[in-house]
Amino acid sequence: MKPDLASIYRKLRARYGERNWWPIVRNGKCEYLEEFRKRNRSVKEIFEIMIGAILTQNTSWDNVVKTIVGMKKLKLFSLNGLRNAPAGKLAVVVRPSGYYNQKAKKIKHLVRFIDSELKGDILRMRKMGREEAREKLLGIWGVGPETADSILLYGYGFPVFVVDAYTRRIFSRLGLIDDEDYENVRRTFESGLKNDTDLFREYHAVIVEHGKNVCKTKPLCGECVLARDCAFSNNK
DNA sequence: CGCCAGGTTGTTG
DNA sequence: CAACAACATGGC
Repeated sequence: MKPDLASIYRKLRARYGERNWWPIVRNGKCEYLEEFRKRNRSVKEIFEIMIGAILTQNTSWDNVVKTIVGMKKLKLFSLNGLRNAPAGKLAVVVRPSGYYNQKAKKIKHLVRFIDSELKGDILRMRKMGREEAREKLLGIWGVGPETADSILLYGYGFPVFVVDAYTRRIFSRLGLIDDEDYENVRRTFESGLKNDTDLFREYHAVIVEHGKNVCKTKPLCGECVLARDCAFSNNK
């Protein structure tokens, strides 16, 4: 009997608790605020999620925080600051996040997008439909499906399920997905769950927690709350 | 030292 | 269109 996505979530949620994603960097440290469940993110917060989502591409979050702190220090953490910044100066502060030339360029493209497509108004996307907003983001050079969906879900509050490397690893081990492409996995989750922003946010957050600490490349099946449900754990 | 980390783009058969 | 290379730093 295969476990369903909702029961997997209940177990992860029971184990890891409320995560209150996406983290916001204040005074050099990450904060996870419960209030984001009740209110919309501000322009500044959405901007921070956009930048963070690009910086964290295939990179650990700790390294991203270094860059965000550095950008704030250098007044590079705003549309205005970034517009005028030479790509080289930006690349230096992006360095700890890896792929620094690429990511500096991606950030520049993001800023150009906000200026031209959104007329400088980040909140403009909130008035669009989910699919329209998604297509817009995917049109930016450097923004692929996971980055776009992170921005949509955590920034704008659209109910979109974010699929990342942890999601693939955990759920393929469980035997609930195969080697499918991004859109396919996303559909599996979105059609298998209640269409709810808070649920999608918390679900993705506990997936990351579980993937980082337990269902790692070398999994710690002895510590896994899903072991009884897991094809991988039961076969090894 | 080698492996891995909250991907995306460009190139090639 | 699938497979593969390139992009790169920091932590363990």
